[in-house]
Amino acid sequence: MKYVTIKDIAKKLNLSVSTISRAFNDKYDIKPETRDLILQTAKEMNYRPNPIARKLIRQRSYNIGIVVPEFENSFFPKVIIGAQEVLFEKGYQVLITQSNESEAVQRHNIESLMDNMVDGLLVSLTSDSKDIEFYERLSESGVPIVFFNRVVDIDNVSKVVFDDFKWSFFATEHLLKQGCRNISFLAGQQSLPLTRNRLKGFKAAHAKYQVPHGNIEYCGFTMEEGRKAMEKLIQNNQLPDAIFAANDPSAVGAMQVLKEYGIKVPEEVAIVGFTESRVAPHTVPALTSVAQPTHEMGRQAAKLLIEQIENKEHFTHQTITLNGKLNVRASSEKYVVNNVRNKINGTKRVILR
Amino acid sequence: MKYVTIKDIAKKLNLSVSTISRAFNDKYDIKPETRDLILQTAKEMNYRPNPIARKLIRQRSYNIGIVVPEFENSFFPKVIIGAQEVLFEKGYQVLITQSNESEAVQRHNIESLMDNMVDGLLVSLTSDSKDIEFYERLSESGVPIVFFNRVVDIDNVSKVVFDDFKWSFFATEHLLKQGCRNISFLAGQQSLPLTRNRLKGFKAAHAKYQVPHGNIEYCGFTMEEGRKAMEKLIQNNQLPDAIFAANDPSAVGAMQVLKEYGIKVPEEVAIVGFTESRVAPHTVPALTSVAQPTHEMGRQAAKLLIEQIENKEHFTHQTITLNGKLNVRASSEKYVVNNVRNKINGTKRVILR
DNA sequence: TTGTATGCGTTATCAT
DNA sequence: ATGATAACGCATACAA
Repeated sequence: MKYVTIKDIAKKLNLSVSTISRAFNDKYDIKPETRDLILQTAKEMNYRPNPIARKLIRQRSYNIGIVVPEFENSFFPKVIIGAQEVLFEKGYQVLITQSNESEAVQRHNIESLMDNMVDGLLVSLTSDSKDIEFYERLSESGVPIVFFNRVVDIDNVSKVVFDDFKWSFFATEHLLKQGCRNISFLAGQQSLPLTRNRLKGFKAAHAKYQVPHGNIEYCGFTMEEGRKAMEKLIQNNQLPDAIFAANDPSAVGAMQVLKEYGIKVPEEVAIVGFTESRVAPHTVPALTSVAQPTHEMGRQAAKLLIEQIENKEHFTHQTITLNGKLNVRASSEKYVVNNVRNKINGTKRVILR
Repeated sequence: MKYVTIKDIAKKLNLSVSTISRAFNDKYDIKPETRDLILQTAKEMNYRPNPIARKLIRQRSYNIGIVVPEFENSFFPKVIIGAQEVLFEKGYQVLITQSNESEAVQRHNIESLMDNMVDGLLVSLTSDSKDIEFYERLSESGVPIVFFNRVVDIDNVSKVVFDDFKWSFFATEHLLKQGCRNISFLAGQQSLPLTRNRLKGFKAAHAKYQVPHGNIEYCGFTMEEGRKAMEKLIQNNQLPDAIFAANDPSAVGAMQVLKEYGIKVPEEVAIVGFTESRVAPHTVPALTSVAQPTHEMGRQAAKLLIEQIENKEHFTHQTITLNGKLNVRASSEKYVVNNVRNKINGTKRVILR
């Protein structure tokens, strides 16, 4: 892989390197004919500007780093696709890293991306993220950065989040309207703002209906952890009449355990998930879940980041809150009113606000 | 973001830049005490070597580029996790790009990664990849590159693939043993070697049992395309007694259409998928599918690539073929022999070879 | 309009 | 054992 450089072009055309350089950076005076000649022969020689050298001198890369906590669920890949759409359009190249839910790896990824002089960062935190100061310093150091979904709990940074409070409220309300009076909440990691917001919504709905809420279990986001939490509730003789889970995998895990114990879903225990995943329409019974605009989250985060990069001077941090919907399916229909299933995916009705 | 450079350290310690540089690259003579002093103060000043400058002069980055065709299914994310494990361990940073099933984007990604001087490439092709010459030139130009899963159909490159022929054969045999005599094959993109190998296995099994095979539909890898293919078969009055699909999403799509037409699965039409996905145990009926060692595929590809990078001189290309298994579930049990479901995920039995 | 010279941060080849 | 200096490929202030 021998690189063709501007020197080679200069030699061939008997011009100086600066002239060549100018041809590729329109802003300087250069005779149109020579520029065209240069561009032409550059193409013939199969020249491609070396981005490494460019980065070094411009201290800027036209690269955007994306940092996500995991890849197992389809959520983050979808967000990335959305982000990539708008970034590509603006000429940015996207570098993706995933942290395997480890804050150490996450830090490594962020530093590596910084070292590679990315122009900006799109990050969603691992569930074990504790070192708030690190993210605070990072943001204050001037790197354009937008947190999305799993955001850091400080004020003056840009964020794109889902309206977790609102939809947690509506999902809980839905269960209460079904007549559930002892709803357990399988929360995610306690450290995440997202978890706290969902908990608030859960409690607010109970407050509105003046019903005391059931157990709160801080399990994680995996099917396995959902299973464990459900096992624990059953073992401790604390079987609720409904489960509201922090995401679909943990909901599915809980559902499995209930089935194994011969407990009927939704008749004995109703279940609602969160962050609708592809499995939701296909579980038995089909899983009611809060659907999030994943794709749109990526797009919004990318737009916000670009604005921040290209408007660095007078840019003020902002938080964009996205809306969602509740797809009601069999897993939460305690008293079946409408037994006609939607043909596509078993969705009985959709709640929008 | 002011970078601390070796110059700053040199100034502070009244040493020359070369001495500082030496401290970070053990191979040169340097007095242990000064080295320790330098390392110490470097840490205090929060110095981090600038990888961009390093790349420029060394023409090497310790970065590995990964190019995958899509992110929608959990397959590639899993492979990436596996690859990342071994690459991290060896000190490589991983840069991931996804091509959205577009060869143009894929090419863009590859060139961008090359421009960023990645030391090697791990690539799996988009389903519309046609420009074989491009990949041939790429490989011949000396870039260490390992293709995985969706590989290019040329010889002297390194590949890590799944034994598609073998497992397509066994999956088909399973259906034949169930008594199916008119099996339709929903193949993937015709251009992929993987598709051709699965087709060969499909045909070989039929040959062994001296049964003529049913329709072959080259649909793609999405649920939507699976639906379309199934619709077409039904409309054309070509309803088979079994569907063997190129992957799970297309199998699920076909299953949905069958249900919508009131056709019973597996009684009237049995279904088997491929590349087991998370939904397989949760569909109704649970989907029989060929499981692949995704994680291991990533690990093997990464190992092969590192070997190729670090042993560039006498390295010979090789193809690693990985084994899998068939998880038999309700969707293909035409004559129910064993009605006791495995508690975990509805898997009735596992076929290994 | 074009050429010369300098620097981005680092490594490497000379000297000393 | 350490220092001076020339690269790596490119961009730009300044000179011509």
